[in-house]
Amino acid sequence: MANQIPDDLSPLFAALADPTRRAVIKALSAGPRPVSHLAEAHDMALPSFLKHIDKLERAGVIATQKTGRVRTCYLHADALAPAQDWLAQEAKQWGDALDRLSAHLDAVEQEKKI
Amino acid sequence: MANQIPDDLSPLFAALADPTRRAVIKALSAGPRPVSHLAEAHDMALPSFLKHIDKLERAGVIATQKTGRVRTCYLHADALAPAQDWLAQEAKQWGDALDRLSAHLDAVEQEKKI
DNA sequence: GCATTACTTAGCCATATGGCTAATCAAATC
DNA sequence: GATTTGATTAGCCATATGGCTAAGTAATGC
Repeated sequence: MANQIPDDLSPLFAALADPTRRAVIKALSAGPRPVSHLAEAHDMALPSFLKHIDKLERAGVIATQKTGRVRTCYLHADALAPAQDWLAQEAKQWGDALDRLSAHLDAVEQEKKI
Repeated sequence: MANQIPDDLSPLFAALADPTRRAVIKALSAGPRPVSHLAEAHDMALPSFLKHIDKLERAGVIATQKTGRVRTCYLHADALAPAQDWLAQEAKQWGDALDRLSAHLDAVEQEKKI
């Protein structure tokens, strides 16, 4: 079975690269919230704030649903998984990489002595 | 003791939000490489590529060292840790959040029936 | 039914980003 | 010492980003 999640990590990481958006994610950990409620914590005009919501939604981090005139935001399950997986895979290989770095630096040192 | 790592995640996530830069990170997992060698894999003028290297360096993901006319890039130990930690902490709370989402949706359903 | 509320749309602005070419600099090489 | 090579600097360009105001729409409340 193919991966359900499109492996395009760029929009996901880009969505996380902003303190306002990370704060929204944290806020939504406490449960679904209307846009206006989320916006209260940020000193920013509503249209500006909505751009962040849109970006989070397009990155698949959150989903929203409009009921009446209220748009409610909630977390999209497993949205962070691709980012976590990528980082975990990289981190796993860094140990070896850093060993090779030591070897590299040692080699440089040796060459200086010659 | 205070945290050694500046907790500004934005430049780090921003650095990861580009396929060229993620490819460079992967390439450096195999060990230190000169800029020109890393650049070969990317169909891009060298000055453009160097901007990516600069961004990775300013985000603390890599470090570079110039020897003669060659600039060698290598991974900066534990640079990904803050991003991993943030994601792990969030992911830990999403289970609960999703339970609350179910509750929320059930409540909405109930209201529809009334 | 009129006002208020919660968004939404449209449009503007400054800066950042990701690309380019051309020209320069400095180390290696012939 | 002239040339090549690896990197850098300077400057240009188009588009994206993150902010704003003003005006519009649609649901709710009085």
